Amino acid sequence: MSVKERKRGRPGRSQGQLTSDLIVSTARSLMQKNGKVPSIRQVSGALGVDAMAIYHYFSNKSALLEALTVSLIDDIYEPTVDGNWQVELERLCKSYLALLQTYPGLLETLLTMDTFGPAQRFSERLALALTPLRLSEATFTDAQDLIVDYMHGVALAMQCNPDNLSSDCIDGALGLVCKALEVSR
Amino acid sequence: MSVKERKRGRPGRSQGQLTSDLIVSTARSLMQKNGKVPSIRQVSGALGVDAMAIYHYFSNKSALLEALTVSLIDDIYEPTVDGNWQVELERLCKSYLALLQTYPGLLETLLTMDTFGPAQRFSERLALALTPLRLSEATFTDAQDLIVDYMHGVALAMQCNPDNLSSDCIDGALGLVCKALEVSR
DNA sequence: CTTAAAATTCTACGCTGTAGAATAATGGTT
DNA sequence: AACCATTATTCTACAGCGTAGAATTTTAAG
Repeated sequence: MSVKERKRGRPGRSQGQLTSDLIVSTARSLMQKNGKVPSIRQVSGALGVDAMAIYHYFSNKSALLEALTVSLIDDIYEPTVDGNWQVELERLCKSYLALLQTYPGLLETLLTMDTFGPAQRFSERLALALTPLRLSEATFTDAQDLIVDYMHGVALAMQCNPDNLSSDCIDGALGLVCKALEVSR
Repeated sequence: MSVKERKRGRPGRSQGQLTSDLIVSTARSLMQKNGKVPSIRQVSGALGVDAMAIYHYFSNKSALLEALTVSLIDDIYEPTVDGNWQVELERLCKSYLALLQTYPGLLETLLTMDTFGPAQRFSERLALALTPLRLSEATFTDAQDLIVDYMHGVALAMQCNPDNLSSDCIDGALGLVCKALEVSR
């Protein structure tokens, strides 16, 4: 039952090399399984590799988490401009929430990241969902800010209190926002 | 320049005993100074005491953080029912935001705590600010949910991105909510 | 054939929360 | 005054964390 002693140094071309994608996807599944950000040692353990090997591909842990985030962020729902905008908005929001719930730790990385691209992803899709409304520029920005930060607040609450909250808890507040937007239209 | 070796065992009555309040307030000022949750060793260091002494007063770190949270939560603005409700609402929200910004780490503790009291504190004050509107029960709940989670989202964003955001960033979104509430009144 | 680069492991450091044991002073009982 | 349980404290230690730096081995280029 020995744990397969590993040989030092660069491995031969036979035994598959590590890749950053492999590392990211391993980290992703650990994150999903354990409901929290895995340690570097956990990731490397799951890969059957020394912890420091990770650092050949990522300069530090947060670089890995950022890559993870980038790889996931496009999964959120892309609303269509033609449909019922309220339905599309709800779909978008619930999909975002589901993503943030499935991968706890994503939220913090998303907001902390130096590169804003991923954080803006949801804002962009939100803009899409709101275009049918033809809001004034100011109202549009306010609505975007309100919904984005509201969603992050909900996501954080669900993350801190996993048992007590379901993703349907946004229905009421979102409905209120919709009413507001219909009036401001 | 020796670091004053400490004697083991219970100290004599002369040299003032530790208290949980002293520990909490030390933790508080460290949190404020360093902009993050202090380690137990940092707190004990500032108190000139061994780290494990803390555990005589708190069963674990999160118990200390919860006590800290409880001690701070009443600092948020108490809105008056008579005044202009929009002004009162804004004051309340900005005071909450300022608190969460001054003590980063408070937010997570607040949301994670098993005892909901402190987390409801803001909701209660919010209810106060909204009473002049005489909203229907459903609308009231929705508004409360919306504002609470929005505020937490903003607080988180400011915490993750301290340089980029000021507490005035809530003006627009809050204004939108106010418009919505006036209509639903 | 040599050699630089690349990919990996190993060792180690300082940090974290905290369990468990040792120690010393206190306050109450006899 | 002697004893003793209780209380308040320190010490030692452990497992885990991120990661710096060096050693090691293989690959690929000249």
